[in-house]
This record gives sequence, structure tokens and C-alpha cells, in this order.
Amino acid sequence: MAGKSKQTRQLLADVALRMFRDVGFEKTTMRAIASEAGVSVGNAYYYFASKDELVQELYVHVQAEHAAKAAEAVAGIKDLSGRLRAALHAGLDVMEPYHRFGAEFIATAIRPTSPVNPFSGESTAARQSSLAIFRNIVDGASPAVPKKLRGDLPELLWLGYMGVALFWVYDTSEDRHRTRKLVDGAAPLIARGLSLARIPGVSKVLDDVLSLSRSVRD
Amino acid sequence: MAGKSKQTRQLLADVALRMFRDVGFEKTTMRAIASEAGVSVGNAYYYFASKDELVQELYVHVQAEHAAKAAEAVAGIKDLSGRLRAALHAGLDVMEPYHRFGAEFIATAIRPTSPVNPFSGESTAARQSSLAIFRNIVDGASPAVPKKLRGDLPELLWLGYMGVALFWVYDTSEDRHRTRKLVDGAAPLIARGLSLARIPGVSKVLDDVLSLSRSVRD
DNA sequence: AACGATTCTTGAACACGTTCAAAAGTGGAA
DNA sequence: TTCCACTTTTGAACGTGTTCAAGAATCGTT
Repeated sequence: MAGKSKQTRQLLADVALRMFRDVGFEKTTMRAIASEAGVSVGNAYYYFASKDELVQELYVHVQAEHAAKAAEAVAGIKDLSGRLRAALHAGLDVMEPYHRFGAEFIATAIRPTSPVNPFSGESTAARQSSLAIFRNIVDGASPAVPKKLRGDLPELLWLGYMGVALFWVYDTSEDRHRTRKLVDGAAPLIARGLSLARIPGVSKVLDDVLSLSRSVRD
Repeated sequence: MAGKSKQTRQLLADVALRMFRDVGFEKTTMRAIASEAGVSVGNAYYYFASKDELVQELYVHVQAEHAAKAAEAVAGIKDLSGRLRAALHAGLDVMEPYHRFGAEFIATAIRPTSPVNPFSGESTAARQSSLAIFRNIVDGASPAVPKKLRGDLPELLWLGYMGVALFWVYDTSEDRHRTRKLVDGAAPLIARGLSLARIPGVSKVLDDVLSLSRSVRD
């Protein structure tokens, strides 16, 4: 029965995510996951080809929650700065329970060969969903974002978000208040920086930045 | 005899670095390193507490070579753009032989608990040496960099260099020409961007960027 | 009901990084 | 030389992620 199979798979994922959160990535062994789920080690590998794939499960989960919370948080806000700020804080909120082990996750996620890598094929769906958050932020902003930026900005903001996540991993301050401060400071700065795009000298440099960003993309 | 001890240590490091370069990080096992060096596994652990510490050896080596090559390359160049460009290309040159396993290296380096992490205590010397490269670039530039930037710019450029290294790891283009292109494009853009600092509107935003960067540093 | 094919499950086995108690070597003092 | 403290070296053993041949359960067909 396909239902039973999906059920075992889901059980393993649930057990793994809970153990990752409670005892950390490295201390959560495949044997412990299997044992806790009441199946054999080999069976866990029947559903997940590697421990990394279980991390991928977490990545997708966190990403989905972020998309939902961000959409809600952004809904009533018009200005780009506020929208960006809200979406970033929503992301931090969702990741918070996993901060203790964020570093282990990042170390896994950064390997190009890992399915968890945000640029990998396996993560395409999650990445698109994450990109959509930032596209929505830009498209729904008023005053509107300069036309020539509207296409590239979402991807650049997403990259910035990856940077914030990296900063967050290393943030040892209480309740990650330094990361919160970074978000609170950077969001209005980015919005104000973009408004400078009208100044001729700035505009030229910006054009070159965008053109470089495009030419280097692939 | 202390000489013999140092000799074994050096032999292990040499063998490890060569194997990392030739067959990659994961495929180079501690058993293989020990065997190739003609000692036992346990003995390798007598000199290096972990496989990561051997990577640290490589990191220090690459860093020292970068410092030397960058100083030489930058010597005859006056303008910031050219100096920055030369230093970044020098870094890429030094890393090139290790590109195959750059990803595995980064995955190790990014873990806050790893000695190889560029922010770790074990890497302080290497980081300072790397920072000095960029301080030299800024201080020796003419036309001179705006005063208010001179203090923070080296560290920001160093962070940018870390970003370039990350980009390089993921760069699958032939001979990493996309990374080269990025450096060639970004260096003059940064220099031109800084020259905008004189425009009042830009200056204000810049002040806030610097102030945020400082407040968030620690 | 009975058969064959497919899906699911098992646990022993492998190679890895790492640890550690014990052995071997080394150098200086008596 | 003999002894002793210290440094260096050894290899078996542990727990880990992962593989795989074998078996059990399930399903569709007759």
C-alpha cells in the first residue's frame, strides 16, 4: 500500500527533524533515528539516500514556513523598507529553533554536491519559493521600485538573505539581537540606497553593477 | 631529538597537502596519509589532532603565498581599482590548484568549531596577514581613499574577498573565467562607487552603512 | 486460492575519522 | 653502563554513515 510507505517516510522525517532540533545534527545518528522510528537502519536508507537528504527535508520545511509567515507579515506594509524588514524577521523567526545547530546545517548546505545546497537541483523548488517572497516584496512596494531594478532586485535581495542567514549562524549574541539589529539597519538603508538610483552619477555605476551581475550569472 | 619530530610533522603535512591537491579531501584518508608517509595512523594523530588540522596547514600555506604574491603584484600599481584587481587575481592564482576540492575545503572552513574557520582563534594569524594585504592596498592607493572610509574599507574588502572565494568554489566555468570576469568587473566598480562618496546624498547613506557595519561587528 | 512481480524491510558488513593503552625509542644523570 | 623520565610510535578498537544481499510483505492477475 502506497499509504503505508508514505507513512513510514513521513515518520522518519518527523523523528529526524525533532532529533535535529533537540540534540543536534551530528549527535543524531542514523541508527538513533531508525531506532526511534521503530525501523531498521537499512529501511531509513530505503527512503532517504543519505543523512543529507533528511536535512533537505528540514530545509524544505523551514522554507515553506518562511513563505507563509512572510506573506502574512508583509501583507499590510507598503514601503519597501518595511516589507523587506518584515520578511527577513519572519525568516529569522522560523530558523530560530534550529540556531544551536545552524552551523552544522550550513556546513552541509554549502557543499555543491549536497542536495541541501540552495543552488542544487533538489532545492530548485524551495529556492523558487524563497525567490517568490522577495519578488512579491519588490512588486508590491509603493513607492514603486525603479523599473530597471525590478527584474534583478529580487534575486539580489535573496542573495542578501543568504548572507543574513550566514551572519545569523555565527551570531553568538543573546537571542541573536545582532542579526536583528543588522536587519533593522540594513532594510531602510537598502531602500534609501535604491532611491539614489535617480542621481545620474550613481545611475551609471548602478547600470554597470547590474550588467556585471547579469554577465556573471552564467 | 626535536629535529626528527619536526621532520615527521612536516612530512605528514607535505604528504597530506599533496594528496589533498591530487585526489581531493574526502578521498584522502588518514590511513592513506599515514601509510604514504610511512608511519602509523596513531602517529599522524600525535602531530595533528584531526583531519581538519591538516586542512588548517593548507589554509596557512595558501594564505602566506597569497600575501607574498599580492605584495609583489600590487607594488607597481597606484590606483585602487588596479591594486584591488591585482590582489584578487593573485589570490585566485594561489588557490587554483586546489579548486577541485575547494568545496570540501569550504564546508570544513565554514564550521565555527573548525580551526580552519577564518574567524577562529587558530586562524587569527592567517586572517591578520590577509587583512594586511587589503590594508596595504587601501593605504597605498592614489588618488587616496576618502578618509572616513580608510579605517573600515580593508575589512570590508576582505569580506568581499571571502565572497569571491565562495563564488570561485561554485564556479564551474572553464578555468574559472567567470570568477576572473567578476574580479575584473567588480574592482573598477568598487573604486568608482567609492568616488561617489562625495555626493551629499550618497555620503549620508554611506555614513549609515559604516555606522551599521561598526555597530554590528560585535 | 495461487502465483509471480514489485515493494518494503532487515541486519550484517565495510571504510572512515578518531581514541587509547601499551610498547619502543631517546637523552641525560648517576 | 644503568637507570629513569620523557617523547614518539604502534595498531587494535569504537562509533559513525552507508551499502547490499537476502528475505518478508503486498499487490495485481489468473
